[in-house]
Amino acid sequence: MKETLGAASGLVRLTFLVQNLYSEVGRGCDLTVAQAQMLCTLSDGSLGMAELSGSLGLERSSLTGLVDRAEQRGLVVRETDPRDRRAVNVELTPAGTEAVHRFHDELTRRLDALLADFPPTERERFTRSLRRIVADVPAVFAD
Amino acid sequence: MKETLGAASGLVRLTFLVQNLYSEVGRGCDLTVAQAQMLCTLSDGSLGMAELSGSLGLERSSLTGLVDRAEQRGLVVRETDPRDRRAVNVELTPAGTEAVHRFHDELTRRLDALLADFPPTERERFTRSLRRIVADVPAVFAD
DNA sequence: TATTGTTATACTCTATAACTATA
DNA sequence: TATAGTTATAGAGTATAACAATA
Repeated sequence: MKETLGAASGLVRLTFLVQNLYSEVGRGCDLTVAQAQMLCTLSDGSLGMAELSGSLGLERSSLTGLVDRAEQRGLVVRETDPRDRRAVNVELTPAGTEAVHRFHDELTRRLDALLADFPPTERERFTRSLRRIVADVPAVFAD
Repeated sequence: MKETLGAASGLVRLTFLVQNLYSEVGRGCDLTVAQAQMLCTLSDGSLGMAELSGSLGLERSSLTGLVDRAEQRGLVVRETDPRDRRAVNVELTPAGTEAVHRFHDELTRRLDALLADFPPTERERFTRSLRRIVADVPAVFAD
């Protein structure tokens, strides 16, 4: 155990911190972590089951249950594609849209607060480094 | 959707990235995420159930099952405290110690690689900012 | 009475394998 | 045959509430 934290430890602790905020804000919006991630992914428009499972990194069979539960709760709807009757599109309901907006706004507020005490230069540098690291990560959470 | 990523989005995506690495490295060591977190927390020494559940942010009843499964797999053992016969100490077995070392080393390697292309000054600045953000986060992963 | 930990129960999340319907 | 999605099944993880044993 060194006296100062290395980059790897810092990254793990930051992840622990952000995850806790994520699930706490989710709980406040009555959303599980998996539901919040799914709704955020659907924010930019409806997706087929295969696309959605790819974005979320889940098996299609796992997604079936996730969509089932979200549909029962009125957050999303399934719509069959008239051009390919095997395909299903998942899209946000008005209630789902409202929930994801509340979630997004509150989480953004709480995350920005983590950097609130940073001098502007340090905050800008940190954000730029972040962008550089996550350049290739899928957009599970957008501005 | 802005053209450039804000700090909040960057933090969420970084978390997504680190979580994926964490579970991937865990899978390589035959550890679930929850198990890896528990073993890392026990790296510095044995803890009682109450302390351990506090560090991990779990209910004590949830921890019971987590410890049960890890004990069945030979990663930890329960030892009763002779001075307080209600209390149970959880500690790593040799196999648990070996597993957590492999996990820790591999994860550190993979996380450090994320910053490998950074110029030294940027890497040092980023790490310093990280330290500042996570100063109060429990030590679920140490150097 | 307060604290430590477990049990009982229920739900979410996830995966693998087998299946149905459509292309 | 190949693809889109679901069903069946199993196991991990988590919480709440009720409980047992000890302090």
